[in-house]
Amino acid sequence: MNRKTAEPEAPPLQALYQRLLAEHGPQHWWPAESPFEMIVGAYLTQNTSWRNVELALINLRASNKLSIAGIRDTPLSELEQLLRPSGFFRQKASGLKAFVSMLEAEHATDLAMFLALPTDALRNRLLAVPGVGLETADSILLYAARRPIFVVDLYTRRLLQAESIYPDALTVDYETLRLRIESALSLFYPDPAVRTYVFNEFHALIVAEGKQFRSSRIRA
DNA sequence: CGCCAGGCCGTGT
DNA sequence: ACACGGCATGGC
Repeated sequence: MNRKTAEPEAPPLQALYQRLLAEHGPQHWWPAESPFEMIVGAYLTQNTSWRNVELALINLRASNKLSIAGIRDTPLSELEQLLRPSGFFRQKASGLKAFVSMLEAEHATDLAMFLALPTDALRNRLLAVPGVGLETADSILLYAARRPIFVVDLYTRRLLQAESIYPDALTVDYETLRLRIESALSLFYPDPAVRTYVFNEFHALIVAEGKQFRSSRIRA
């Protein structure tokens, strides 16, 4: 009993986080100028490269439509054309309009008030909006509403599988994996505010690592 | 040229 | 509950 009892080894997840942080540095996500832009980005990046998302965001900005009123007042067919570069533009255009309609119906377009709802209620409202699934909802919860919710994406699954941290990471359902990660990290980061910060950086770092891994494989 | 990107949803078993 | 196919553009 004379070794390491007072200072346990860093658990695998925390060790991975530290390693990614050392390798890539702080990411300071989300790359958006406002909560609403963040939400639009979350919709547009569904199964889509960020480069293509930026092309659509540029279109919205150029026509002064990257706002609640802008999305609401633009005819669907016109919005679709602006979103075209981001792919799946019909689903994304109607999804964004549905989100804005929900805001208007329930909160008089007051996004800050919507984002101030209790976490569980907010998550359920988000999931009820067409085009918002588990990952998009959790991205909004973490990056726009600043809640300690861990975002699970395909990069997360591949990395946790490759690192042998969760060998079934590619196949377990979303909620199981999310709750596993959250409870494991909660032990090391009991303060919710700290946890929100760590989840924020961790997800961004995982994406950075995933992109780098992909481009290095293509060159090889 | 083919593959895939920070998923979601409707349908069929 | 889970598997599968469709949705769409742009870069490598």
